[in-house]
Amino acid sequence: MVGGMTSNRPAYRAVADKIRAAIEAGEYAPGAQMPGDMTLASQFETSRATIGLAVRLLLAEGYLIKKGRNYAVSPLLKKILRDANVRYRKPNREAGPDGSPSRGAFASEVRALGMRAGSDVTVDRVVPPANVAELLGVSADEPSVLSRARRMTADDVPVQLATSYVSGEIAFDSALENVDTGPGGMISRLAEMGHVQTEVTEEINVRTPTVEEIEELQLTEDARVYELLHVARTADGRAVEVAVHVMPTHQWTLRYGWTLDGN
Amino acid sequence: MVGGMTSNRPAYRAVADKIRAAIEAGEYAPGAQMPGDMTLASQFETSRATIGLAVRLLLAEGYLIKKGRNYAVSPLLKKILRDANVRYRKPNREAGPDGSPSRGAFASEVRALGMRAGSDVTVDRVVPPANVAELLGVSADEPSVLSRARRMTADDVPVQLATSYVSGEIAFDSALENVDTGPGGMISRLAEMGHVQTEVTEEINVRTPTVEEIEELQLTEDARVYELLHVARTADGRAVEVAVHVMPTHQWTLRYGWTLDGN
DNA sequence: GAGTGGTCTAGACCACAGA
DNA sequence: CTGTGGTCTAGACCACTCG
Repeated sequence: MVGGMTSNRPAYRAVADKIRAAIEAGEYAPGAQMPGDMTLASQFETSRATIGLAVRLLLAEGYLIKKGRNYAVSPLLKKILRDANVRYRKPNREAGPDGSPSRGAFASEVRALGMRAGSDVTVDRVVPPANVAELLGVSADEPSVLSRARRMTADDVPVQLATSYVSGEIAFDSALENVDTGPGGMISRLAEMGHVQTEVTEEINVRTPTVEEIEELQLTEDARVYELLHVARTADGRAVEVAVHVMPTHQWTLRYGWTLDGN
Repeated sequence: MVGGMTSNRPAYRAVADKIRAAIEAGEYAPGAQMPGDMTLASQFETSRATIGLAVRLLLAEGYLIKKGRNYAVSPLLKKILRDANVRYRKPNREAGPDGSPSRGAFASEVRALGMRAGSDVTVDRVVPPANVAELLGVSADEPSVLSRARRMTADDVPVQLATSYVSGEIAFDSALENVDTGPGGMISRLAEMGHVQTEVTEEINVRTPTVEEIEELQLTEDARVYELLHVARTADGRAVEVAVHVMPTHQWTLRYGWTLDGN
């Protein structure tokens, strides 16, 4: 048949459906190499271009990843649960002695899946993004904030980029410039310096990843990421810490919980 | 040139970038018809297939929508803010006299953008989805729950599908079976019946839409939706109401906020 | 250097919407 | 019935990875 289509389900979607089902059924082990394009093309009796489209869908959905010159089944098919309640409200036992969130929180989120958590930190004085500058009330034209950029992995698969920003007035030449912020993390250090966080807001958007994120999180341009804007304020309403978390949507579930006391 | 590529940025992405930029710059008005494929193909000096790929991206991202046999610029380029704090904690003035959430909440979210909110409700006794059945502790094999399915629009653009489930033991032959649940909505009716909600959990995932959602929300298969699972519990920990909200990710921003009192 | 995936063109066909 | 978008094939080229 030259061109044309008879079924209502496009061929490339049908192929994607079959491969997806095979992955979910465990016929391809997580992390395993996939057959080449031409092998698949003959298997599904279609052209290589059609296979390419099907694969593109599966890459975007996170079922497949690129591995060297071929593709492979994603080693992380389960989702990591990020529970804001556990992170920021209940004492988190797995963390430091005083119930530190941030670092210990991610580790236990990943450990809950039986995986190994990893993380890199880069501390630097930077020019803040416009929205961060406005929230913190600092200049967006000069290196006015301290940034702590973390890249987190689960079993060596990158799963999150998180960057915290604190005004230079507070953070420069303080313990926050150390790579290791010690027990309790930034929140405790800020509290010791008189900036006790009392109000937290998180705003969630979903967008396509930037070129940097594609590289650092090993994504495709068709993938989607959560952009989570975390803002912590002191009792007087001033934002003391702003963090931007970027996470592939197919790797994460977000959870929030609260109590209705009276209302 | 027959086939091949020299630049690192694929032609179809470059085309998509230009059209996206033109839309954001307001060169095409929201809701306006787009030129046809072949017009665009000659404008960008490329083939029709390449235009098709570019358009597919923009449809997935929500910049374009299908309109009859052509496509058009989306009439809803701004995002609606869903603030859980306003919905479920602070008294919501725009709603009923008692601070009812649900219905009034959506209306004010949309009104904040200067748009007109609309909504349809379908009440029915149904067989619950497996996860809902488990949460409510009812059978998943028979019509054991009351479902209230709402389809919400902003200026006639569909923006959300929300289905609430309550166990039949509670809801059958009660005021909850009325299309209009009266002042305060379901939450107040449930409270009057002795089921006062005290704990709320919301769990967020992002996925591709189902075929029904594609139709009802006028989406493409490449689009993404939030699936928000809302669970309300009474003081004894029993789930009394479970709601599933499905929203295109490109139309919504989600916000949560809380207080750190002591900890 | 050989092979693989990623993309492009040209041409063709079908479903479906509107006149 | 006509035109438009949506998809498919075949063939071709390039960048990149691996050996």
